[in-house]
Amino acid sequence: MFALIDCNNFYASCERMFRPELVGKPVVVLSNNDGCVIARSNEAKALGIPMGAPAFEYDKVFKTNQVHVFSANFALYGDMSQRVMDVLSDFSPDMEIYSIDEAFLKLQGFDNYNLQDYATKMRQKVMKWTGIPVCVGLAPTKALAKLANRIAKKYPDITQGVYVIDTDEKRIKALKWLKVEDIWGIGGQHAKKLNQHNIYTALDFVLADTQWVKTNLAIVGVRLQADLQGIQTLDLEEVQPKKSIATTRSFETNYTKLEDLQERITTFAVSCAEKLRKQHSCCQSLMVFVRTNRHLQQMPQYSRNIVLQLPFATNSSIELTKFALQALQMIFKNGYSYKKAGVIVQDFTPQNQAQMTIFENSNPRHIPLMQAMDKMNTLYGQQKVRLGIQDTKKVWKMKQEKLSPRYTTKLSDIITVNV
DNA sequence: TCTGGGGTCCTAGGACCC
DNA sequence: TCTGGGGTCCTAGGACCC
Repeated sequence: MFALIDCNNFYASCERMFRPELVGKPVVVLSNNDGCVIARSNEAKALGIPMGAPAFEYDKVFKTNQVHVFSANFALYGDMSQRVMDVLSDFSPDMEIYSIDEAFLKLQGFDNYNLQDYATKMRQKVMKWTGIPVCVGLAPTKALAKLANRIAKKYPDITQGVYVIDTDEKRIKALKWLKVEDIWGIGGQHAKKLNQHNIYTALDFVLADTQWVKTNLAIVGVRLQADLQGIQTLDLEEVQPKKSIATTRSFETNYTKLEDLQERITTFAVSCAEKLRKQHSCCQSLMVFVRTNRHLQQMPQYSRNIVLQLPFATNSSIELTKFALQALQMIFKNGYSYKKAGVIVQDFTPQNQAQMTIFENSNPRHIPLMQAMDKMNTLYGQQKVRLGIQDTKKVWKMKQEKLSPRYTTKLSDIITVNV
């Protein structure tokens, strides 16, 4: 059996954990730049605030309903996530952390356990040790565990946050209940196609002709179909080093000058380089993109990216910056208001197996230099040591008007208890 | 005025090889 | 009218996830 544990309204729950007076009140969390709604408490959902809603369009709704609005505080969410995962890891030796707020547990050799009770214990322990509410779905396959979790979330009063699919009868009933667009792995495009073929529920999907599914949804669809029949095709996945690393941002204001973008692109390249070094990889290609605000169609639009194949593999901030700025130079055009840009690195090789090339190589002296920079930045705070081209005085800031303290990761932000 | 960020996998088709 | 057969590798784009 697989268990899927999913935190309820995770970011909103993290904020509420340290503001208990907000329990039972509508809470939303906004994306970077306070742009879109990316998490909602149940009360906020009930007000009809959709996922991804632009915040400015809902200002009125927030005000009239006294919705508590937070800027995204990823330092807090990341740390809380780790605490939840630590608790869960006690419940099975086989665990896959699927996302910041979800984990699969494989329960092999648990035949003599009452899984309903076991899952209830998970919930209680996570709640007691971290303060985060979770729901648990149990089933013979991952796709069905996802479905079971959905039922647990949807009917908290009946399920008490735990639902087990362990008989064919329950499986059929669940499949009949689930809309095809809500199947894990079926998105909007596929759902549309399936609807046109008179497939509306997960049960319809399971019963659909496999050849047809293969033609229209490819092999992924076929696997999913089997998994939903209770035939295990998806297994826990090992943690893999990343295959691409991105740093991209929307800007609070528009940039028109090359120099402004150069500073941003440098910072993005440095950030990619730091992430690369963290996983001990070097990259051999790098992409830079810039774009104008696509929401303002009345403005002249421009969007371009360029991929550079690097002459050697590197994770040096200095070298990656040099290449990223070359790339920017090639795609930058005067006369546009830029709203978003980013750097994405790809084609990784392990750091310790860098291939020497005949003509040009990564500067070996950068290795100790980068180690020293990383060390200092860890010790004294991010970005304390920067490249000269990076912004030294004004320190580019994104809009974060409702940022909560970093309760669990910053000494000065720890809450005070008055006895 | 204001509209996020970061990933993965699969496939078709082109370029190339013998 | 007719112009082989069988591969591999790479890339762009589409779809999905949180």
